[in-house]
Amino acid sequence: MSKAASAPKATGRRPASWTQDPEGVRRNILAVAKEEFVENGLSGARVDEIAARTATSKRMIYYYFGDKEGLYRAVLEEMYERIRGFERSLDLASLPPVEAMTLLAGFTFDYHAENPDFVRLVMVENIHHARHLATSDRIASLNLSAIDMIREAYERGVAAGLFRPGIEALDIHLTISALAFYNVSNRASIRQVFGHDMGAPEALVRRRAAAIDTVLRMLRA
Amino acid sequence: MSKAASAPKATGRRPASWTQDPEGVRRNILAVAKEEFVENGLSGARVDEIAARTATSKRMIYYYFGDKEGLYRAVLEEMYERIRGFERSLDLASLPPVEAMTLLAGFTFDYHAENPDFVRLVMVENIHHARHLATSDRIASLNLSAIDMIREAYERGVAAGLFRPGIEALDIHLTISALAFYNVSNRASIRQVFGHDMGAPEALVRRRAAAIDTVLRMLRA
DNA sequence: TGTTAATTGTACCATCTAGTTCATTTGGTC
DNA sequence: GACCAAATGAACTAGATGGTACAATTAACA
Repeated sequence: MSKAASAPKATGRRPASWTQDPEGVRRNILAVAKEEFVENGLSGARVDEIAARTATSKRMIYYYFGDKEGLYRAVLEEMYERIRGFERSLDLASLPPVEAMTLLAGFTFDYHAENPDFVRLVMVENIHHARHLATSDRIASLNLSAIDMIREAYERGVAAGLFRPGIEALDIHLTISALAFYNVSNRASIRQVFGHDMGAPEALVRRRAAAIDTVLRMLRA
Repeated sequence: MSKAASAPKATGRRPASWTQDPEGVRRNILAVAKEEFVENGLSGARVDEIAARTATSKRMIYYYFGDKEGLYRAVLEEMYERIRGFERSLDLASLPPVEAMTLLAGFTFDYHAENPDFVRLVMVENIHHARHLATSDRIASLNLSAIDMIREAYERGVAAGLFRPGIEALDIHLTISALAFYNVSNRASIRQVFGHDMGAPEALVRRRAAAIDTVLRMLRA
């Protein structure tokens, strides 16, 4: 555990002389802050704790992000930009309708299962009535396109006689999201109340299949 | 707004001489605390604020509930006991399978929609990894029976050739809950991201029908 | 009516917490 | 190498916050 004797200090802290690295410091703070906000929520997270786990100091948090809410907002914005990337990576338009919906439901389920941090932060933000989403220009300009992608695939399915008509694209999205989200968001309480671990591999596989199946049954003519 | 001049003080506070009312004080504290925890979460709620909105003093909070977490746990326990009552009020066994499932899905949806406080508190508890559910004897002994009720109705449906076999009762419950829960839990973020108000009456009616329909389609042979 | 345990109010405190002040170092530029 | 804006560190502070000490009042009961 002892560092090299030549190191200025045995602490993890930067020595009295340092190298400027604005982007690195920024990213470092964001990464630690994300973990803290995800784990403790906005009110539960402690700026001092975030600072302590950082390679830099509390001073830098305020230098770059203004205040605690600014830091939180930055974390939120980064997360939503990631989602945007995830959406873009899906190419539903080139797939037949049923395959497109299967892919979308499966990917959405997997994304939530693999990114509980995302789910938790969205929960936190909803507890705060999405006040920070509302005041973020970066997020407002994000233009999440999930609904449009869904509508396109759905309408092709209807035209082909595969899907029944009259469903709103938003309803399809809500159903897919609800099944994917709930599975992660309420994992802890379900484990306590029902003694069932939805995070276990078999449970995930089964639930994933059920979610996809449910979505397809909802759509089928 | 001015009270009668004979009143000891114009404040809402109890005068220097009072009447003992342990149960009343307890309930009063619980009611205010519930609102605060629902609105601000466990870390976000302030004991001073709860005390201020109470007809009694902070002293009483600690007298009856020990500490902040004890108060939170009491609120949580009361809420889960209410759910238990709600479940008991349903009599699925006396209904034909399809009607039973329709009733269950509809009632579950309505319960969530009409009790956003419940939804928010469950979110808060999940953010805390359901640590307080885990340590509550009162909740452990509650024995929520939803799953058994569902299994009974489902098996009758299968026997009658109405439902397809091979579905786990828990999966049915999870699907019903997910659709009902998500609609309330993520209302704020969905409004921000999609500009759609899921709390609006028409949206609720449509979503309710969609949820019931989705559940029935999942079950049908 | 005297005794005592259960309740309640007021004032207080130790600690935590978000945010700041002040001083210093770095690195690009002329 | 002198100058200056950007970047960084260490120590500090005002106010908030969970929790307590102390004292008083009430109500049941012998």
